[in-house]
Amino acid sequence: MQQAIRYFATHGFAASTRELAREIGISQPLLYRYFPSKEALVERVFEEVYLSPWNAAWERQLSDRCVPLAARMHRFYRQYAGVILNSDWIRIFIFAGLAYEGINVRYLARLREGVFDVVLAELHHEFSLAAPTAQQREDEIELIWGLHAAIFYIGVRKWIYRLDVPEQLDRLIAQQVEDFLASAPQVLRHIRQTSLQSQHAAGIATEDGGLLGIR
Amino acid sequence: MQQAIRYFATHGFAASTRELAREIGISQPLLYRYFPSKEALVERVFEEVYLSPWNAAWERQLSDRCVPLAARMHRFYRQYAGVILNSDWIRIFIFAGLAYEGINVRYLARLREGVFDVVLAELHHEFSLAAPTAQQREDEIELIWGLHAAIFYIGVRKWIYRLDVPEQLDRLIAQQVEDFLASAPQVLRHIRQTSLQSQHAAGIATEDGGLLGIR
DNA sequence: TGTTTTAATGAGCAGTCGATAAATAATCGA
DNA sequence: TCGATTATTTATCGACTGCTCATTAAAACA
Repeated sequence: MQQAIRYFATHGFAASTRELAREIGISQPLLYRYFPSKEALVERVFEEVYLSPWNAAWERQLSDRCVPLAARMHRFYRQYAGVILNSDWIRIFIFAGLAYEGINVRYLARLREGVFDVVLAELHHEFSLAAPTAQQREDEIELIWGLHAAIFYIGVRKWIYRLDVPEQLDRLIAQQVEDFLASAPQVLRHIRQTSLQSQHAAGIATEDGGLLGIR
Repeated sequence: MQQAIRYFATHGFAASTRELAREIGISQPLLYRYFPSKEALVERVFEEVYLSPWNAAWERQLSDRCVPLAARMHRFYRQYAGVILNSDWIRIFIFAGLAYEGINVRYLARLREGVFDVVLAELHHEFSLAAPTAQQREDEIELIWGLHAAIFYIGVRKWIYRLDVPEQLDRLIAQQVEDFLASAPQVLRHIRQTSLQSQHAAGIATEDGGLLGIR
């Protein structure tokens, strides 16, 4: 399984079972003794990469108000980044998204429930905000998507694009979380103030005007 | 070319030339009259998708200080999002990153020079900041990467993961740019203050402590 | 010891791939 | 209308694909 994960992460799921067997050092038909089909093997790879390293304690940790929110956020995102920011995880996640629709959706649904919703609830509590309207809630979830995008994209830059990224990933993650927390209160307030107006403003946004007026 | 772009964006570059020819409504060998190989056809797809829609005026617009920075930023990111936030662009960019290394690097090098560096210079001017150290500059570039990640990831969510995203993309982009600009001054100041300390702090960051202390 | 189960292999199937060659159809200037 | 050029298709090649099968080697069991 280790070599299969590495192999598919490197060459994609269209790569041949013969070459995989060659790298492992076994004959190709032997794969079919343990897996009924290539697709079953691929499914097993998904399980190994996404289900196993998921920490069930994260949700509990994130909502444990005995600990300051900043500390909880930093702790979680350091751990979470430690799980997803590696070549196998990032590449397989992207490969899966392109070829096997549904895998990512399942994963992201769990991320949404177990992380996004929890983080947002804690932010509401931290900054004493009332329950949001549907539109406000959507905007606020986008705010959290932005943080996750920034972290995930570090991995994309490094292992998909093969670009140089800062060496100290822990430090980079910490900075992203800090920036997020530092800007969160005013951004959240801003969302509460403008969500109704800008819904209308977006409708009349023109080439140069529109949204700029509301800043 | 239009149908080839759509085809490869949908099925990936491993998809067959036969199926492509069938969709176009021609025989498969006819493709080889106009392109010496499949790879040449793919190269042409890249050109069509990435080189053509790039607006050479963006760099000039971004650095035109006759216009307020916020207006320049909003205008650019609305236009830029209009170019990249579509199924073909996003999916081909990801497919290319996985299969044809180098394509994305070339594109991102131009993005770095023509956009990131320009935006950063304008931010320095806007907030009257001195020239950054190498470490500070790296941190500040990461800040801009974060904004681009947030925008790009909207496309990934929609056309790679097939998740629902907010309908009003223009409004979403505008909000991301607003959040960025609203938090930029304090985040930039924060980077100037902590870049030297946190370089050390990251080195001694432990399971729970370390970086949190400096907040 | 002999018997049964498990592990593993080489050969090979039907099908698909990119690419080529030869044959046919369409077009066009004279 | 003709010859020549171009456009397009049919037929085909060798390499490769996931997968199966008969067979053998090794291990476990009696």
